[in-house]
Amino acid sequence: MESMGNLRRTNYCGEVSLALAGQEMTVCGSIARSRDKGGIIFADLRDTTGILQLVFDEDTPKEVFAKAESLRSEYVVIAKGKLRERAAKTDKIATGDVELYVSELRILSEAETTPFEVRDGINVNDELRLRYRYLDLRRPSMHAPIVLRSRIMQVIRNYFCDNHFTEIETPTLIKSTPEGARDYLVPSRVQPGHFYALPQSPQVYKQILMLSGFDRYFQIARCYRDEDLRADRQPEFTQVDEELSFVDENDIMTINEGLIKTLWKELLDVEVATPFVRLPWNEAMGRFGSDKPDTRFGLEITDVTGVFAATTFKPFMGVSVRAINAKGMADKLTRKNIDKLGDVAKTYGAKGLAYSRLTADGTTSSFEKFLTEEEKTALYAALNAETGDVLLLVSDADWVRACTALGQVRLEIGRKYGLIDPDKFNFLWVVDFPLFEYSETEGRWMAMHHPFTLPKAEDMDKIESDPGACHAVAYDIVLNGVEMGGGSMRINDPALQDRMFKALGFTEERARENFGFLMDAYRYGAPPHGGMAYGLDRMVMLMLKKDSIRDVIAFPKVQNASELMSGAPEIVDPQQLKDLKIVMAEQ
RNA sequence: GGCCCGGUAGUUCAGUUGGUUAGAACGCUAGCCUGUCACGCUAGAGGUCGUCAGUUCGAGCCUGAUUCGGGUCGCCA
Repeated sequence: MESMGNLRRTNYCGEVSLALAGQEMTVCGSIARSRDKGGIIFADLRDTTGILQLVFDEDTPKEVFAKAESLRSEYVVIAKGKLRERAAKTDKIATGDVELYVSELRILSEAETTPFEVRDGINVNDELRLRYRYLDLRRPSMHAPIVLRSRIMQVIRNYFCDNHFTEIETPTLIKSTPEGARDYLVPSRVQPGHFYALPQSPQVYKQILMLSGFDRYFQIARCYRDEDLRADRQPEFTQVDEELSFVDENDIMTINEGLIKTLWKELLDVEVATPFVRLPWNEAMGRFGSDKPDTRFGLEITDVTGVFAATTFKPFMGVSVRAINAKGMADKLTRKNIDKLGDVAKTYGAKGLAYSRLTADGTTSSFEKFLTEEEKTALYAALNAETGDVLLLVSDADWVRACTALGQVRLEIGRKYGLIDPDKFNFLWVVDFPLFEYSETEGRWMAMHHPFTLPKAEDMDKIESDPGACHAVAYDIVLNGVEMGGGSMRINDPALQDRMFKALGFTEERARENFGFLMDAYRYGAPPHGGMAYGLDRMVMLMLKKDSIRDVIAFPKVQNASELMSGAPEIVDPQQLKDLKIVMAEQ
């Protein structure tokens, strides 16, 4: 091992080009690969910006050439030399026109053989990659998203700061609140038996900031939810959080369309057309069977309940019936494939998937034999059914469940049969969400968004009498079938907030206990305000077209919420528990 | 908590009905090679088949449990 001595970097590997040929320069990084041809040695040097080829030959000083022969993958070096045009160019790397003819080389650190090859195009299991995350992150395809994520955050900061927003940090040791996801708890040492929660979002604080006169706030905030993981869900994640005063929902959506436009232009050089489509929740559920519809392909759902108003076919009697016509897909959707779609429907709560395959050889159907001729004709007319089509139907007493199951079938068909154009960015707003949803487990109405969401003006008189029919001034921003963010206008009238808490089944004592400080705050003058929050990890994932959220997080957690490199969470020293007055229950 | 998939050289995988000494590619080590860029050629090293128990004359293969990882439903205001 050597020291850098008086050598210092003058250039980054990925930033040199033919224009700099002839210049003396010093670069540093890791050896990605070396090719020793005997009399000439090539070594690919990798730094955070890219790769540059180093060359050594018979005219290289002898001791430098000897060092070059000893280079192995991942050795860390600093090299000085003259940049020159290559004799043999390549377009495989950005700097393929040039190479550094090295006159001075220092090996700053040697490296053991790595557990997997540090290069793109490898296929290594996730566990190993995460255990050696620092090696994984050296690979250009894993490295680049993390760098781009930093640029995304910078563009976001600039956009908000240019629009009179103030960036404010809110606490991460906070009071646990009952609604919503399970909290991560942090015990207090100085108050035994008392616990902080880690925030699921800065919700309460950002509303308080509006009451503090900051007018417009944003924060790139770490948030925590103690729930099970998914490919697009981590227990610890980052929100781009914002709140604005003296605005309505249209102002907020417009400002955020501007943010999206700026991000996509500056980072992807993509022109995003605004304003985005605004789809009421009822329509999104009815047409796409999802509150985050993927509109990159058709296969929309049709309500055919009316067709079966007088039917004697039991599964369709007195329930909602919804259908998809998979146009011209009879040859692809074989009996076997339809069965698989049926499994998808059942996973999402449907009792089954009724089908008709209209082939040139005749129709095979799971249900048509139970229909009258009139019903069949009416169904075909409603779905514009022709030879070559496949009709897929789900019935359920709950129209939302019928649509949800069919919506998942729709997505499965879209994905499996290549109906989705991966180059599209389809943005839309889903608006007018239900204010409440009924929880079977809790046996009461719950806030669909959160308890501070402003009800739509026309629903004010139904909050107590018909909560299921109330809609909220709430909106989600959806991209390609993924919920990228969401928000709402907030209640700024203390009397209305009291009504909401009552409707949600809070006693006055419990409301005071949980949100007393917030209720008090709204007594001293509250501007109209609202806001939203993005899942930054998802946003980056969508911008880079990655399948997993882990690819855009430097140190992600795995399915059991542990972090494989460090081994967290870990059993702690008994003394630490003693200090906290915590006794473990019998397992 | 439920369901599905996976664990065999350092890595990615193959492994026949349960039968001798478990293979390949890449990587690694050594040698050769002056225009490579997934360099090439030659030789070599490298395995408690995730773990435990069971069935069997005999288990990488069958059974059970367990563990680790992935996907998903529930859950995620």
